[in-house]
Amino acid sequence: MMQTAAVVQTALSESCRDRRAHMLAVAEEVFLSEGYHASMDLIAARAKVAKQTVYNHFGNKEGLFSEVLRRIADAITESLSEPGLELRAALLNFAVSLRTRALGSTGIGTYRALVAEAPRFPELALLIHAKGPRTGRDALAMRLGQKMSEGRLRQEDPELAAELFIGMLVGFDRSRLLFGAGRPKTGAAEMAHCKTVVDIFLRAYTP
Amino acid sequence: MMQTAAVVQTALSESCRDRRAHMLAVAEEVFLSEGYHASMDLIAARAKVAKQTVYNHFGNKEGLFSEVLRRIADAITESLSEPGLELRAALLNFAVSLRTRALGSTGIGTYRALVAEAPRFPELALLIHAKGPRTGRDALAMRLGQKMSEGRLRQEDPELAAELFIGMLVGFDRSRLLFGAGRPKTGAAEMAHCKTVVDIFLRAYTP
DNA sequence: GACCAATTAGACTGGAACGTCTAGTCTTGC
DNA sequence: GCAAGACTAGACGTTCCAGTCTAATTGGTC
Repeated sequence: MMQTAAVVQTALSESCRDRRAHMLAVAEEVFLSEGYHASMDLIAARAKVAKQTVYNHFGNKEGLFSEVLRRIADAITESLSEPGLELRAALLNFAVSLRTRALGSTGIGTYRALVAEAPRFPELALLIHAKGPRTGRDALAMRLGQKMSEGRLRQEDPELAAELFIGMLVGFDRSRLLFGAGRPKTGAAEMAHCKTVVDIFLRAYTP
Repeated sequence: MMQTAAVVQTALSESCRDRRAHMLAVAEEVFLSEGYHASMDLIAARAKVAKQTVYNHFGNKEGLFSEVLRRIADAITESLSEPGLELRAALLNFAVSLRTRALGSTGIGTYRALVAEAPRFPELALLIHAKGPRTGRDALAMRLGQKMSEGRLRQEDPELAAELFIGMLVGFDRSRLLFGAGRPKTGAAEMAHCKTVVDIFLRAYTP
């Protein structure tokens, strides 16, 4: 009895979660490529689902958009753990990972969609900023702070140092991509860029 | 005869230009604060002008938006000449001017409106990027290239150096402002930030 | 005064899109 | 087999907005 009930429960909720997840995935794709402007009809059609179903699950467009962004925010947070490497290697690691995340099509899409709608969804914009750029900066700043204490880096404001490092890493290229002026760098050039930035940063910050 | 005709001509075109300019100014303000979504009715009302008049002058919404952005692009280009100063002073000068322009409410508004609509107006996005970020980078890169030749800076890719400098200057703060997470820095903190960035850049790039 | 071009207020059309509603269908457990 | 709840298809009401049209008004010219 209980077993069957449990099984049913799981099956139901799993199928529900599948459906929900599927709708969310489609909505994410559509929102990130077309912005908040994308029509609910389109999203429902792409998900091969009746419009009413979308409304049953998410209430209204704002609810769906919020859910999509919250999922993105969660995904960002999860993917930010790193092992303890040697300084240069750790920086390079961070560099590659940040650029992959921030300059990939998802990162650019999120940035574009969210920047456009930040005035309309201020709390969501804050959330994404907190879970994305700020968490990244804080994680890096902590690292840098340690190295500064150990005397392996100049003793300066670690948060500022992190912001400048991140600025060098993605600042200009992100604008380029947002404005549609140029393609993302590929493997070799990408890695070279990361190495250069790390070199320059270390040159400026070694005691 | 000819004189009066000329005078009339000028008066007419001047009054026309006034009207046009006024509508453009209002449209710019509205577009930069509300994005491309702003309704034509609102723009006409704010300009205290009949909607039809706007259409007479600019054809359609796209035309008006394009004109506004083209004006912005021109303004950017005009305001980018600098005298020959000592290196550190020149960099500081550039830093202050760039941050003022890019992080001011107009800069942020332009960035937001344009990034959101870049997929719909690719050629305009390219134009703005060319007249804004790219021109700034090129001007700076030329400077840096000179100093490199003179042996006052390390011999490296001047364009990349310029991009990294610009990235450090505005990268992180621009994101903060776009996401509505924090206010612009004020006088003292602002100047301190500029000086820090210049210091760090010079530390990394002096031979 | 007569004329012309530009402007105005506002009604109107057409279309897009949000969100609702209805009537019917499918799935699933009992 | 059947009852319940989820899903579907699509029509529908409503709002918003780009863009057009009309009739009246203004301002400047001859």
